[in-house]
This record gives sequence, C-alpha cells and structure tokens, in this order.
Amino acid sequence: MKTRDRILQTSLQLFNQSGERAISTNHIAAELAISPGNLYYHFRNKADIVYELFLAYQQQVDYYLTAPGSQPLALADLAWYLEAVFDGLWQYRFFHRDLESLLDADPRLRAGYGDFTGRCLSAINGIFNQLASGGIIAPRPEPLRSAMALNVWLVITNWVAYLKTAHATEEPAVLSLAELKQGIYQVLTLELPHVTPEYREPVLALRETYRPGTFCQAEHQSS
Amino acid sequence: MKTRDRILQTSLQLFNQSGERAISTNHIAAELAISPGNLYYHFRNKADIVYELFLAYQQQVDYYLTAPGSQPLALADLAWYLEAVFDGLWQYRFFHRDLESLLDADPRLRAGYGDFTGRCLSAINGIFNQLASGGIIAPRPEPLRSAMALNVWLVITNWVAYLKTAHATEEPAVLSLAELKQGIYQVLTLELPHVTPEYREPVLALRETYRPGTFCQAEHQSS
DNA sequence: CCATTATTAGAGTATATACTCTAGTGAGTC
DNA sequence: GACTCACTAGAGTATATACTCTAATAATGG
Repeated sequence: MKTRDRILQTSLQLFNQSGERAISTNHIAAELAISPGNLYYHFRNKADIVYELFLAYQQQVDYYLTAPGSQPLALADLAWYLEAVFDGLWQYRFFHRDLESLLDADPRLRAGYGDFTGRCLSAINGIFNQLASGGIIAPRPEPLRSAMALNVWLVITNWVAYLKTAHATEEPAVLSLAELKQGIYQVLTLELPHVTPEYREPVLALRETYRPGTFCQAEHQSS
Repeated sequence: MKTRDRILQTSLQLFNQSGERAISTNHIAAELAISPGNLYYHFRNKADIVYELFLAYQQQVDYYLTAPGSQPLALADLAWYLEAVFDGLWQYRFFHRDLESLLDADPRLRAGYGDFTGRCLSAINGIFNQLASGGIIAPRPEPLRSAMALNVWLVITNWVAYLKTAHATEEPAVLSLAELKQGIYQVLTLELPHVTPEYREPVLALRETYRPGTFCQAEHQSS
C-alpha cells in the first residue's frame, strides 16, 4: 500500500481510538515507523489529513443515502439504510467527536460539513416519503416531516458520544459494534408512533433485534 | 469579587466562546490581567477549573430537574422545564462540546458525568410520568418510556452542536438564545405523537412559539 | 547508463502549553 | 512593631506540537 494511504488509514484508526486532539502528526508517523518529514511530504498539514478523511466519510454516506430515487420502500430497506448509516458513523466516529474544533480549524471543512448535513437531512426526509409510499409510516405534512428528520439526525450523530460518555464503565471507553447498533433501536423508537397499524408489529419485531441487552456477547472490535 | 470566582467566571466565558481546547490557562490569566502563578495558586490545574464548572452546571440542572415529586404536571410546567434545561445548556455549552476529551482527562468528571446523565434520564422519565398523570401525554409502558427519555436527552445535548456546525453561516459561529430555544421545538416535535387528543392543540400552539423563523431579531448574546 | 523525479530520513525550529518557584505585598493581630 | 497569612507577580521550566530543511536514497524513463 502507498505511504499516503497508510497515513490516512493509520490516522483514522488513531483518531477513532483516542480522538483527533490527542493524536499528533508525530504520533501518526511513529505508529507508521516513518519520519515526520515523510508525513509532511504527503500532506501539507494535519488539517489536510482530516479533510481527506472527511471526504471519504462523506462519499461513503452519500453513496448509501443518495441511492434509490423515489420508489416505495420496504421494511428491509429501512433496516438496510440504518445499518449503512451506523456503519459509516462507526468507521469515522472520530469526526463527530471533535467536530466543532475541526470545523473551527478548517473553513473548507465547515462549508463541506454544512452541505453534508443538509444532504443527509433531505435524504432522511426522502426516506420518510418513500416509507409513506410503501405504507409503512403515515404520511406527514412538510414542516413536521423535516423536524422529524432533524430529530433522527440528532439522535444518530449523538449516539456514539452518549455511549462513550454516559454508558462506558471502562476508562478508555471501548465500544462494540453491537452497542453501537443499539442506536438503531433508538431511531426506531423515534419512528414508532408514525408507523401505520398494519406495520406496527413488523417494525416492533425489527426494533427488538437491536434492543439493549439483546447483544449476545458480540465480538469487540477497535476500528 | 474574589479572584477565585473571577477565574471560574472568565474560564466559563472563554470556554463557551472558543472551546476548552483552544483556551489555555495563560489565556485565562491574561484575560483577567493576573499572573499564571496567581491562577495556579487558586487552582491546582486546568482540570480542576473544568471540574468545578461541571459541579456548578450539575447543581443548577439538578435543582431545576429534581424538584417536584410526582404530582401531575400542567403544560406550563413542561414549558418551564424545557426553558430551564436549555438555559443550563446554554450557560455551560462548552461542556458538551469537548465532552469526550474532558472525561478522558479527569476520572472524577467521567464518574460524575455518568451519574449526572443517569439522573437526567430518570428525571425526564419522571416528567413523562407526571405529564401522563396530568392527562397531557398518553401513558407508555416502561421500556418504551425510557427509550423516549433517552431520545429527548440525545436531542437536547446535541442541539447546540448542530446549530454551530450545520447551521452557522458565520465563521466563529455566534449563536443567539432564540436559535437555541428552537431546540425546544425539536423536543416538542418528539413528544407530539404521544400527546393526548385533548391536549394536541395547546401543545401545537406552545410548539409554534419556538418555531424556526419565528425568532424576531432576538438580541444576540455571547455568554 | 544517466538524468530526473518521487520518496524518505532525521535533525531541527519556533511556539505554545501546563505548570512551578521564589519573592514579595498588604491587611489584620498580638 | 514583629508576625502571620492569604494572595499576587513574574520569571522560568520541561515538554509537546505542528511543521521545515537538507540531504540522501529509491524508482523510472530515455
């Protein structure tokens, strides 16, 4: 693998592990067993590394979220979307952790993230629409639908922080993918009151899949 | 005012303005026009300042949230709670910004914050109960009620970050108290499906009070 | 083979940070 | 007036951070 990609990969891993704040460029170079000069040959500065990671994050989420157009969605599609989003969230979880500092340090990132949020919100809104077409949730008028989408977004983007700050017993706060997926339980809780009567049972069953306590000694993984 | 209190006050102000990460003890001392040595006479280290600010935050929120026991609540009480919580959030907004780093740096804080979150969640849960007694929302069985409370918490604690990262057009991202209060709109959106038919109209009216765009050139304030 | 270019090492720099140490100053007390 | 003691100034330290510079070493293409 090219050094440049190894730098990105290792940075992502260390950032996810300890937060961007705690990981210096020297740390990254040391972990890779390369010189600081080498790192700075490939990236002008630390912000450029972060920005490139953001682009990858954005590309991945956009890919999964901007797919389907406007055909009706089935329940399985909803599950698939949620899984995809939470996977992305997990892979780039460092990003939401120090978000404000990162945006303060890089105007490109601030602008890019603003657009990204906007796209995510309308994607969620669109999914609500398609779920309504599919008869899974009741159709809601526009101002309400947007507010619902925003609540989903707020729950999703805050879930990792909640786990690491409120729930964690261990000091460095290691998380499992299974715990992360409990966020899906929360999102489905959010949508539950809007589910049509005929789909209530299936949605409840899907939601049960992710219930806290259901996670059967899932394997821990660190990146 | 005693120097010790001035240090706390100024730290809070600077932290809220620029984030704990960007504010050094030297910055705080300079802003107060005192020497670094003086600051370190009053506080053993930076983490002690943060911890003391957390205690004040905690005390304030606990005071407003652990009040009423279990009598039924009226709609005005709900509004009052929400206002109180968002005021606290605003006053100590630096705290949720760099939360993970802060907890990583201070085990006391990690433990204290874990308990704090737990108390807030059961307070929210209790308020749901009392709103049900008051006939405002439909009573919900326990596992659901806790999940709802958690969603409310996630929305509340992520609201400021959302405003500063997704919404902000200005670079240093100045926020108004009115924008902040739009978070109440989001929380009421969350509760709306659970409101009883007879209270639906009043809750919608209350919610309208906080609608985005309704904020009539509210005065900006920086701390 | 040579010339060019991409890549790397490694020492080094300027700056900032959290924090310490010594030497006071001023207000009260016996 | 000597003594204490809370408080303060200000210079200073050890360390880390982001980043630079020079020079050496691969790769590569003609």
